[in-house]
Amino acid sequence: MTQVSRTPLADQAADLLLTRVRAGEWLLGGKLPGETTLAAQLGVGRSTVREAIRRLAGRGVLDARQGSGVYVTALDVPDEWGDVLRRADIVTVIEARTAIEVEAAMLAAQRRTPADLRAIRRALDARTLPGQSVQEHVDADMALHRAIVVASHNEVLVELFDGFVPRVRRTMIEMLRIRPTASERQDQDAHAAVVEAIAKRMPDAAVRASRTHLDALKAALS
Amino acid sequence: MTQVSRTPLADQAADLLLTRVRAGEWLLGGKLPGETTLAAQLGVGRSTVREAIRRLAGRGVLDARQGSGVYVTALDVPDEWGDVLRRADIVTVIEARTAIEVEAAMLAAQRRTPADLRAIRRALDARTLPGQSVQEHVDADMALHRAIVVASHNEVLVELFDGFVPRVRRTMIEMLRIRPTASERQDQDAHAAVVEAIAKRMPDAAVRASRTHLDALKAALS
DNA sequence: GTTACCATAGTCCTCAGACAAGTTGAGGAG
DNA sequence: CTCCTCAACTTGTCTGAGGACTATGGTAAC
Repeated sequence: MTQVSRTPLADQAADLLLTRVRAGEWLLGGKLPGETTLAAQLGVGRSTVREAIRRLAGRGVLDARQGSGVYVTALDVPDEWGDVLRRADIVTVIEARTAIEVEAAMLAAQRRTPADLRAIRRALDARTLPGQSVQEHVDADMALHRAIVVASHNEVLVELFDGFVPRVRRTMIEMLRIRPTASERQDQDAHAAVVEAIAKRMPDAAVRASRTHLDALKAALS
Repeated sequence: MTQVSRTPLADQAADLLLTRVRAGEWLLGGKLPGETTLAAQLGVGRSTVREAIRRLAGRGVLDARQGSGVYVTALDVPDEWGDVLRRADIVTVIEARTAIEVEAAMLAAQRRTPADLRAIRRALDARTLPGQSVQEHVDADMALHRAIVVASHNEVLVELFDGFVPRVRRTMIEMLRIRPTASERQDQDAHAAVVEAIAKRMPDAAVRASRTHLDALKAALS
């Protein structure tokens, strides 16, 4: 499900350059054509080419030296974790997220401290504050989910979850913009169910509530 | 004093912005001031600010959205994945691995192809070949688990699992050297149960068998 | 009251041109 | 031959101008 995504020219140019670098068009340490030449080749303005180069420079692929040229500093970018997620279908990401969160909910129900529970409850309330923009609502939602993962007291799970946040956040905002929340009330109830199970230290109930909620999300995105 | 300001203004601006982001000047998901405002603050031109933003976008810290603004997508460059796992307690890693594998087993039971099943069965048999060294046995074990994850047909889960392999493999080998497998027969049965559930397309049974097996492993390592 | 539409301001995106600053290599002076 | 100068080329920076998109608020119709 590839949604219409208006990718900026500079980003397209960056992707194009990266593929050419990976294809070995310029050797490691080799020099790219001048900015003006590249601009003509790609059919974009020089500033756009410069931004594309900057983007790749930020990832460690290219290095621009004033007066000299632009050089290739790395042929193969270590499969950046963010890239994998960016390329992946959102449904695939949600499934992986489900794996993390269901386990986290179970552990949270076993290990949560009173302080964890307070933080979770506070995040739950923040989800329904009036006068929120779409973005704020999504951020509040992510904060609640994160609080639950934190309560699992497993740093690896937290790290994994944090890796998902940018990708999921983007998609959620896009989706809610196109099709505003169908049943916010139902959504809040689903979240409350997870929180209650954690509060009452009921791991199985937490697993069920969490999975139900995330399966619904997955269905909405399919 | 500095000899010359060899670093381009755009790179200096990028570093400055990253510092301010890390300092928490803008919250995660927060919006930065407009390009013109930032240019005035930093005392550089607009295009320079744009290049700085591009650079940070390439690193996954910022995200520019046309018509809306520039947003913070990560407070810090994500820690190198391997480092996190190397530092983490092995039990913590096993818990995360449980999250991945239980979900993968469920999906595999739904989606496995005949070819997947053949590969899984082959890996299961390879676990018990006679005359294996400890290392070979562990590798065969990991291969089986990986085949199951692959059968989930979820590339993100596979990527996550592969990230775990080195850390888990090392610990397993150490453990088996110190205290040779107490009940290899029981272990093989546990694996067979998971495989059978996947073969018969029974997701719930796959979940139960997988969790039981991994909980036992966790207990053995605690 | 609710919804749909529209206008508007604010934002990022792209381009073009100009000049500054740095690097390189060729060719001349010694 | 060595060293110096200089011209050509490259990236760095700034400015100005539109274009495209987003978010917000008001207005009218239902």
